[in-house]
Amino acid sequence: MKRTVLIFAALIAALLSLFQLSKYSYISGDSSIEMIIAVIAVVFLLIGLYINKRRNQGKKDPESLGIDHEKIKQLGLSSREYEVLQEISNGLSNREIASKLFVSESTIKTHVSNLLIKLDAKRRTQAIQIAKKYRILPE
Amino acid sequence: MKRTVLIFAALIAALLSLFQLSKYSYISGDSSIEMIIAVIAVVFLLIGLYINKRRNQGKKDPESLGIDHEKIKQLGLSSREYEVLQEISNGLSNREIASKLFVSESTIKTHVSNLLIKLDAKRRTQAIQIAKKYRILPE
DNA sequence: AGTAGTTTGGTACTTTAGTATGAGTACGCT
DNA sequence: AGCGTACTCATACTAAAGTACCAAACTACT
Repeated sequence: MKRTVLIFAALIAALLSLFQLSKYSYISGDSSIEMIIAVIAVVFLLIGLYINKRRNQGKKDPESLGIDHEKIKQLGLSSREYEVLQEISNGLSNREIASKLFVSESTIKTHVSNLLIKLDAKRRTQAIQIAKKYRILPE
Repeated sequence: MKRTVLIFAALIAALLSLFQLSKYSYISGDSSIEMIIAVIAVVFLLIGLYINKRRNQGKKDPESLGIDHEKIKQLGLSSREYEVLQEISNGLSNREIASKLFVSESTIKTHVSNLLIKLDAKRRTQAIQIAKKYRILPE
């Protein structure tokens, strides 16, 4: 909501400065009012576009990146298990995960087994599907 | 692109009518120019907001629902292979896919092998990841 | 009718995944 | 100091996945 306040403040400031500009131009005479109006129109059009762009950027991210950390705790997944889960969904084998995390393949197998129990999955592919259903993995 | 043309036409029309309005107000005298400018600002701000809203409505749907059937053809995936791919991403085992499609497990293995070659994947988990990258599977 | 691709299925094999069990280390908490 | 939890790793095993090769039947195309 801070952003909205700032935007409104900027809008009011812009309006006031444009009033000043219009007065100055009015004193110095003649029919350049069209130009001023055109400039104002363009400026506020751009402001409108900018505001909406900002708003939509804010909308999209929470939907796509929203990972339910609560659910992770609820399922009792440890941080290491969660790391392994992420690598599984990246399509890595146990051996590849082991070398990436600098541990033995046995360790990864242990993590995977515990992972499958906690997610109530029979296979790693099913674990991926369930994890995405729970929104604990990005889609 | 038709939409863009229409919007620009509407914009120009609005500008011209506002010019007329400003001239009329100029003749009838005094310092109500501020009001006109304010109206113009608000109107164009709203126009900017409207344009961007329109644009973003068109953007969201094709991204989430779009499955690239062209890419499937391009990769040379047969319809049966694609069915198997879908079941893999649902977390099913070869045996489960076999009974779901009423064929033998050997057949599924053959399909999976061909699938992996065509997707350039080493494992079924990697195949899922690649398929989603290519947008041939829903996320 | 012949050619090409798809679907189906088999055998035999290698590799990877997953289970079960035990056990040592480390860290924080009370 | 003792307790629980997480992390590590090993062995031994079973199950599933994946490879290689072959082959029959069934489209569809021209």
